[in-house]
Amino acid sequence: MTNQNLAQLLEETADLLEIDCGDSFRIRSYRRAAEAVAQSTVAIASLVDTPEQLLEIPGIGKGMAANLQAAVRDQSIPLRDELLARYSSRILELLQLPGMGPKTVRMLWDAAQIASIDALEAAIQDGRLSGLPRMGDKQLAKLLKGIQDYRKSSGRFRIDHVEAAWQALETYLSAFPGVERVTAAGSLRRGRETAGDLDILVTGPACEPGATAPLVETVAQYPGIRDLIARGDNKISFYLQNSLQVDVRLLPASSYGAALQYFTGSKSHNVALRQRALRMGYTLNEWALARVEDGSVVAAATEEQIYAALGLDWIPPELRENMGEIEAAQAHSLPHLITLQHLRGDLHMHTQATDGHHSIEEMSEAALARGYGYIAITDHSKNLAMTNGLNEERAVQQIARIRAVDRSFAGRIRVFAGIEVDILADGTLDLPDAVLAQMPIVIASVHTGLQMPRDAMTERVLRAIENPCVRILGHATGRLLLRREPYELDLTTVLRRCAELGVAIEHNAAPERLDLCDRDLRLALELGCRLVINTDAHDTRHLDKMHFGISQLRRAWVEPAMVLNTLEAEEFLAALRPRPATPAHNPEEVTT
DNA sequence: GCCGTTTTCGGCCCGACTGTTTTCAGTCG
Repeated sequence: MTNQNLAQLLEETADLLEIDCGDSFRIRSYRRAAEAVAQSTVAIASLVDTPEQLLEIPGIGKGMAANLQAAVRDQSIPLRDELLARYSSRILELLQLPGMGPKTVRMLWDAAQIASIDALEAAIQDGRLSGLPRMGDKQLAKLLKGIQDYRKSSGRFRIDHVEAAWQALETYLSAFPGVERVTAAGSLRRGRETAGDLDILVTGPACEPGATAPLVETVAQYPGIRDLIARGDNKISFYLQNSLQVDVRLLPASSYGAALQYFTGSKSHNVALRQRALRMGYTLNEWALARVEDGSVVAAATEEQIYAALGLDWIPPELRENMGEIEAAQAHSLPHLITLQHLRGDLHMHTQATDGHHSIEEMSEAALARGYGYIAITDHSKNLAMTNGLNEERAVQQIARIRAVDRSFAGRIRVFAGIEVDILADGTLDLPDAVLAQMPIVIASVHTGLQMPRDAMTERVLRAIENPCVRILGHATGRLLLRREPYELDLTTVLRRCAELGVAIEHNAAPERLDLCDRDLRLALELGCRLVINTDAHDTRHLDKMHFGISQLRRAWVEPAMVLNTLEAEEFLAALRPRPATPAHNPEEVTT
């Protein structure tokens, strides 16, 4: 049982307690414990036999320790089971709908015994909910739309969750004698935001025809398997505990390239490639590129050989969408895509001053260890009260602390003062310009009122970016992936104005916050926007999420020159929108 | 349910926004 699984059980217990109208402080303590478990760097499951170690974790007391022991032993928590039995095993799915919180779930249960999304949909269509409190036409329409959106996104998994499953399986498979290479194919290799399943290719002596039985048996014994779907000589499929389907394929080294190409996809890329092969007198499948007339193999061992035999440069997996990459590969004009190594700074992170988990020093050290030349500390502003957002006074104190840390690193890494300032409903910011003007990195983001009509939201953001203190627009599209309530605005108008003003567009790299899809990124570049890519890290480990965002940029054909934080510190600052003149001009302070 | 103590109870982040509430409850971050 992983920390993530344990944290989820605690979260679900908290959700159920909330539906059950339990004590709010008890609920909060379950959420705190879930957070502590998720944050822990040691495997909690390995500590359950030594409760004194569990009790050392802040937020874990006697009761939670017992819960964790039960969870590891029985895969559940007694209180959770009890509440699920009292209501319905599916009642928690209702909380996934936008605008649906515990109070409403409870009201629906009391009024009509509704305890699943299907039941809710039926009840709305029957008109059984009319007349219930807070269930007007608008609310019902919103719920129906939410149900549609939920059905669309369910069945797909966020890419970081898939990657976590992949890393565990890679470790497991690589340890088997006779396994030489373990590679992820499919959506994970192409850097998509989500994946429907996980494709894994394995090659080495243990995968040669006739020799696969011991390895197949070992795969079938993988501890994370919930249900085995199929088990053959060179393919084994199963569901993990979280219902993610995994396909493991064992391949002879001679076919590895062909299989990797085939299982990486995308479907439309492969169709186009096979058509091209046919025109050249070849046939392409998961075993080899071969001549049609006699079946003789032209290329199979590596992807490079296959693409070369088709008269193409090797195409990076992220580009394989049949969106012009085949033509570009033929003309030797594929883009030189951005990589993680091009990045010199990460400009959006939170600390203990608001809702982050580490100090300014710890975030700086972590960034230094990852090879960055500069970062910005950008905690929340006061409007995000729940995060203990900074008011005027605390913001000014925070600037002083950041500058002190910057000096203490003596140039090994630059630490810029910044803030993620909230855009209010009327487009003003929740901190005065006098404070904002003291910080080189001001990211303006919308956090509240996400249901605002499209025109009003557009006006709101347009007004915010007119403020000369704003140098970066954060969460620019509100297309928060697989999240509830994406907000809508006229993105073209906003991006065009950002380009005119020199306001950079932030691409948020964290998979749970991916703001810009491929199309949005291409639009931003077409309109002449400058991009920055940030992790929005709330702890040091979040800094490692950068590669997810880099994949997004690569999928949009982004080259390093299009992204401002590939520049060195001084050039980066100079490339941002010019800062408003500050009365007390101190050259040293202006850049720190 | 956790925590800390000026220890064994009393405190435990809060403000903006929405819809339908005719004065505010529920959701969200």
